[in-house]
Amino acid sequence: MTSEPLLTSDASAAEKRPRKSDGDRLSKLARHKHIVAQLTAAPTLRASEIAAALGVSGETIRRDLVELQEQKLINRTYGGASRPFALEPALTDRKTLMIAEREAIAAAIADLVLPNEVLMLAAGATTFHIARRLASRARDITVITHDYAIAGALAVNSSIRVLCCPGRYHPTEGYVFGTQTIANINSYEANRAIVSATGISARGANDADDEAGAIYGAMVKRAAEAILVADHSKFDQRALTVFAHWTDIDRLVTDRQPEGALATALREAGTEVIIAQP
Amino acid sequence: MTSEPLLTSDASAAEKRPRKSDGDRLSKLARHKHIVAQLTAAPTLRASEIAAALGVSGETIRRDLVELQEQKLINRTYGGASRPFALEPALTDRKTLMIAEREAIAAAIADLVLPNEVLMLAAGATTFHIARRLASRARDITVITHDYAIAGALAVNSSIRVLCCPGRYHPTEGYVFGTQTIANINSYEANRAIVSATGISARGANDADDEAGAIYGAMVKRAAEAILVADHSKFDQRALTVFAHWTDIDRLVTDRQPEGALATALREAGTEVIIAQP
DNA sequence: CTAATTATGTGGCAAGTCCCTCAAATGTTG
DNA sequence: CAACATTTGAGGGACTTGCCACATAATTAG
Repeated sequence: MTSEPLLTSDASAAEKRPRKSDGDRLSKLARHKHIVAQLTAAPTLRASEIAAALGVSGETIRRDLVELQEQKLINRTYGGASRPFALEPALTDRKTLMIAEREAIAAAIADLVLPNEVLMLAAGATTFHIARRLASRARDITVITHDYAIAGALAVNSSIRVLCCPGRYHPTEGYVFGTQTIANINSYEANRAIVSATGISARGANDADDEAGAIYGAMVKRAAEAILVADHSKFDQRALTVFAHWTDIDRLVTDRQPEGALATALREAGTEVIIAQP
Repeated sequence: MTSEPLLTSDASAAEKRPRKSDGDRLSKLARHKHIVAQLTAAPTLRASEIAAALGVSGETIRRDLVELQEQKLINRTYGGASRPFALEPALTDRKTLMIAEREAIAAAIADLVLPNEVLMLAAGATTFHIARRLASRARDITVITHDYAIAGALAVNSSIRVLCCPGRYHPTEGYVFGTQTIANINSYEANRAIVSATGISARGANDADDEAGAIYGAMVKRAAEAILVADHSKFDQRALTVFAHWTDIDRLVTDRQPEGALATALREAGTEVIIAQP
C-alpha cells in the first residue's frame, strides 16, 4: 500500500535550482507535443494553465506558443491558444471530402429509420453525418454506438436514447474497441446496424483497422438488418480485413451505381442497393 | 416509409423586431448574431476587436459574450471567444470556478499516483483537472472512467490505457450511467478510486444526481483505496443521495481544513485529510 | 404622460498578459 | 576544458482585460 502524501511540494520547493536529476521536467519537444495533444481534448488553453501543469514559467510557454503558431499547429489567442481548424477531433477528412455525397446518404438513412427502433451505429465519417441527421429527424429511437462523437451528436435530441459500448479508448479516433466492446454489442438485439467501411469490393466490406472491422462485423451479425454506407470513393478499395461478405449485408446505401465485379457480387448476394442523389 | 421531418429545431423563425428605426447602430440581437457568425469563419475572436468593428464599448461586448456563453453558443476565452465545442458539454462551467483550488487538488493527486497503477476516475469538474494533470505527468497507468471528457483528456498521453464504461449517455453531462455502468465497474479491481461529490458533510459524501452517486459509490467500494476530492465550497453542502460514508473513504483531498462536525466525523472515521495549497 | 426596466458607456482598480532585456543554466562542439 | 549556441527564468514597463459601481440613454409598462 502506498501512503506517501508528499502533499504540496508542487511548484514551490524544487523550483529555484533546476538540476539535471530533475526528471520531472519535460523537453521542449515534449511540451510542444503535450500542448498540441491537449488541444484535441480542450477547445482552448490558457498559457498560465499550461505553465502550471507542466511546471515551467509562463514565459517559456509563451515562447512555445509562438513556435507552434509558426508551424500552424495551434492558433494563438490572447492569453493562450486554441485549436486550428485542422485538428478538430478526428474530423479532418470528414469535413472536407465528399460532404454532399455523405449528406445525401445520411438523408436516405434517416428516411429509413422508424420511431421506436433500435439501431447500432458504428464509427465513421459517414455515420457521423447520419447521427447528426438522426438527431434532427428521428424520434424515440435507441442507438447503440461505440463512437463518442456520434453519441454527442445524437444526444442533442432528448428523445433518442444513446447507449455507449465499453472498451479501450482509441486516442486519435475517439471510439472504443476491444473484446469488451464486442461482447457488449453481442448482448444486444437491434433492428438495424449501420456501418461504414474503408472500402468495398466483390468480396465484401473491408477496413484498414482490424479492431474497427471486428466491431463492424459484430454489429452486422447482431442486427436484424445490416446496412452498409459507403460513398463511391470506396468502390473497389481493398484494406486489411474483410469484416463482412455481401450475403451478410442487406442494404448498401451509396451515391453512385456500382459496376463490374462489385455490381455482380451485390446482385448475386441479393444486397439491395440504394442510390442517394446528392 | 416515414417522412416526419417537422423537428427542425433550427430556431431561426422568430425574428424579434424592436419597434425602432435602427439606422445607426446594431441591436443586441444583431450583435449576437454577428459574433456567432464571425466564429464560423474564424476560430477565435478578441473582444476588443469585436468592439471596434461594431462600434460599441468593450464592456458591452463582454456582456454579450457572457450571455452567449450561457446559451452555449460560444466558448469564452481570456480576452474573447472561441467556437463552441458541442462534443464537450458543460466544459465551460468547469473552467470558471475554483480553478486555483482544483488545480492544487489535481497536483496533489498526481503526486500520489505511481506507475503501473490502475485508477478509477469518476466524472466531475475536479476530476477533469486531475485527468489533465495525469496526462502530463503520469506514466504507464490504466484508468477506468465513465466520463468522455476525461477519457479524451487522458488519451493524449499514449502511455495511459483508458478503459471506458458502458451505459446510457447523459446528454448534458457527457458521461454514461446506469446498471451497465455499475456492473462494468464491479468487474474491475483497482488500486485507487478518485471520485468527486456535490457536497460533503458529517454523514459522508453526497451527490445531487442519484445515478452519478451510484457510480461513485460503486467505485469507492471496488478500489483498494478510495480518495474523495472536494474543494472547500463543498463543505457542509447536502444533496439528494449520500453515496459513501467516511468509513469507506480513505483520503479526502481538499484545499482547506474542515471544521466542526465534518472534521469530527473525518477524525472518527480515520479518513486522512490532505490539504493542497493553491 | 410618468415611472420602471433594460441597455450601454465611463472610470477606476486589480489582475493578467505581452515583450523586452539580462543572466543563469544547459547542451554542443572542437 | 573552453568557447559558443540554445534554452529557460526573472524582472520591469506598457498594455489589455475583467469586474465593479455609477451615470446616462433607450425602451417598455402603467
